[in-house]
Amino acid sequence: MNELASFDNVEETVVLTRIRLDDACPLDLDSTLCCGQAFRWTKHREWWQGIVGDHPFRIHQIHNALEFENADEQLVRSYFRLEDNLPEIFRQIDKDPHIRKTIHRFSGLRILRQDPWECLVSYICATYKNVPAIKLMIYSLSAKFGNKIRLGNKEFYTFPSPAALAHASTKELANCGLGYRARYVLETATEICRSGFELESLKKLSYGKAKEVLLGFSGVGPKVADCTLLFSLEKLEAFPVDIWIKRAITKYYANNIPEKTRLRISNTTSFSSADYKQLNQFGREHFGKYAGYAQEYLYHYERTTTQPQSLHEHFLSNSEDNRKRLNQI
DNA sequence: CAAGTGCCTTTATC
DNA sequence: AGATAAAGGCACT
Repeated sequence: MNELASFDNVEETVVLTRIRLDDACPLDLDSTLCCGQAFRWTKHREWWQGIVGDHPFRIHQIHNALEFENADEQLVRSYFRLEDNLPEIFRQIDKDPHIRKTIHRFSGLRILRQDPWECLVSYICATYKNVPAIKLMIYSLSAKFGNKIRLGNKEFYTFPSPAALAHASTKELANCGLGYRARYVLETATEICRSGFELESLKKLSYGKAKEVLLGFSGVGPKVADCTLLFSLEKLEAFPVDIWIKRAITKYYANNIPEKTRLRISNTTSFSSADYKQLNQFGREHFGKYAGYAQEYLYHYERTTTQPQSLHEHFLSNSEDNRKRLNQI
């Protein structure tokens, strides 16, 4: 009786934790959560709220302090990669005036340490979609196939397991906004389920070997593989090349790639796998073992300086819109 | 407001 | 090998 009562009490209590950030090793929470690497976060006034694994929590930054509710400090430190030595990483990737400009603009943007399965499926879904649409897809998948978790008066959904997605129908997945990607997600989930393959085990392999394995899954090309390796499998040397990075390279690094390649891709929206290899190789060779960080700074700079401000504001807080649309699913 | 373009690409086909 | 087309629908102009 007493135990039950006290347990209930614990459930209702908001545990607030505050940690001080090292002045020399910055974090920019806003840039980190709105730059399009993770799709489960929304901002409400000053607070970001989201779910990591089966832990929903909210978090905000006050200068050099991080304040969060209902999350272990260890979880937060790990998810935001607070152990990454940013000054050292900046020293490594600071190879030219343009990357230096992006570093000064967004200093504190960090790569997140996401769950490999959620990350893989997210980026299979992300192909040829924009960020707001991706967020909607991932929310829909979670709401339909994940577990509901209540926190205060809010509801969160865990990302569905391989089994949960493997048992879905193509049509159900397509209805979550996946369209033709539904087949890829279903095939990949079925394969992971059948083989019992542990994506975590890829952390032990080299970048090249791990990438090879990922490329074997349905709907996974070089771009999706690189994103999964960078954002969830500890391969900070991965350098995903999407349309924005392609534009950044042709604009600021025209002399670093073959003339032929530059001319072929400079006025097209898509590019071949041979071209992907060229651009990917440039990034990895030019920026070195933390090329992934360079990629994320280039990507965020390109999007925030090219796109209208209204769009940027939009995906800082679009959860209310999502909720309305999702009622129709 | 309708129509058009673009989207953190992959796969299938030739 | 290398080029090309198709894909399903949302976001934005």
